[in-house]
Amino acid sequence: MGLVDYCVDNNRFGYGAMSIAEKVFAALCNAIVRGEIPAGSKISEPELAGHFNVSRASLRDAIGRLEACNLVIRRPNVGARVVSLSDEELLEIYAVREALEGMAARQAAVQMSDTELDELQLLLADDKQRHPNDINNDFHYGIVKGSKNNRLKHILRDDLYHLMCMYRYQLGREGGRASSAAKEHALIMDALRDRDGELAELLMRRHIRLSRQYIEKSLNSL
Amino acid sequence: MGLVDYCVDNNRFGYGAMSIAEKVFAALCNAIVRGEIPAGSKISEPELAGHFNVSRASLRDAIGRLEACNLVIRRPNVGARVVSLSDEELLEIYAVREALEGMAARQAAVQMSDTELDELQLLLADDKQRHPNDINNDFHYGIVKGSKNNRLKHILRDDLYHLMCMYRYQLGREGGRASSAAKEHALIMDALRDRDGELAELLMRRHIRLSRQYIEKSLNSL
DNA sequence: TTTTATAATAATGTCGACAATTTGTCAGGG
DNA sequence: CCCTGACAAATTGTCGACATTATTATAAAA
Repeated sequence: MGLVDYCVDNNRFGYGAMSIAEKVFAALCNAIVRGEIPAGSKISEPELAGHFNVSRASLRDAIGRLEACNLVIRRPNVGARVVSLSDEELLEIYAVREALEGMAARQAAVQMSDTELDELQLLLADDKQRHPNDINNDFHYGIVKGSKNNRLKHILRDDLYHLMCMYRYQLGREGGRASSAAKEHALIMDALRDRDGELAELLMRRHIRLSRQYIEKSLNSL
Repeated sequence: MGLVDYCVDNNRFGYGAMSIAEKVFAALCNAIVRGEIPAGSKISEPELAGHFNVSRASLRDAIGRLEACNLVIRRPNVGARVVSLSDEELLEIYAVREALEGMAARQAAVQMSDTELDELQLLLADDKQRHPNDINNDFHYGIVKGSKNNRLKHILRDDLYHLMCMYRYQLGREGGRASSAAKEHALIMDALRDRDGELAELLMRRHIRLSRQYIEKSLNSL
């Protein structure tokens, strides 16, 4: 998949007004999330600049964006490395998500319009998730959007989402939990329909907690 | 206050290993938070590069960091502007803080050592807050650190804290609430001492909610 | 007068080259 | 044999100049 392909695929950006740096960022972001650039590996500026046929300035710009969404860690005068989260750090993210997405669910129950709920339900229908890591096709992100809290949306999307996608790829997408997760999604959907914010939050928190526990179990059995 | 002064003052960075870009970032960050660069104003690369006597490359790097901590918004091919939050967006931040810092308080009640609690108490003592906007001298951030959740710490510090400082400056530091806020802090401190996470969360959430309501009232009376 | 097209201006985006710092290597001494 | 120090190689940081895009000013046409 080439540079441009990913960009049009990911409608976070409009096609026309994308700078080289943004394209490189999108490509690197994709490569890191998919594991093509392994966790912990070094990001060599000269090497990648040559690979993409861009200047180091553009590449450095892209690396800055990667750092902003927590996909790489930069050390001054040393360089950038792809993040490699410890088990504890992964669980920390789940703890944050529980608080944040629980809040989102509560707000969404009040804020979402009926048509928005319909769209969310549709999204739930093909929960096989043909585009598993497309943020626009994601039940959780739909609820976050539905909260109508832009700051919340921003934190989840730009600071946590890519990281989570990355580890979902690495850990094999928690395949064994797909069916139970779908059921939990359905229950949350019902609570939203009933405009029951309290229940929606409770169910969302439990849903994320169960995911975390599943991950925790998987990690322990390695 | 010169470029370097801020850097040693803010021990987020070590003095020696600070690149030019980091220094410019620190200076701009400080200037924006203090309102010396007004909200909504444009960030001119040539102008500021001349002002600081650095190249545009370094300045652009600094702007990228400002964008990462939400102090400026960048539009491709147009430039960066200092953020100017609407009333709603400001309240959104409080909503997020309520969820996040509430969680932090709950965890801190379990995770903090006795000596850490002592330090926090000391910090509470001179709550006149001689360095009101120094993150290291902040009761709230002390609790966030005490939660031992690095992801949480990172989100609060790098994504929200600067924004909040900025608006605390603009809105006059919610002066009328200083004494009641101090009392609420003391109550939270007690709950932490008792290792009562549930109560600590409840009190912290209420504390932030009261701050938000105070701000809300101030905004409505303008 | 208003609108539109065009040209001048100034900004951002990008590039290649140089400077400063870190890392790796190797010789010498303990 | 290990440790220390200096040297060499490679990488990151910084710079000035050029290319591209947006904005403004101008002028022509409706």
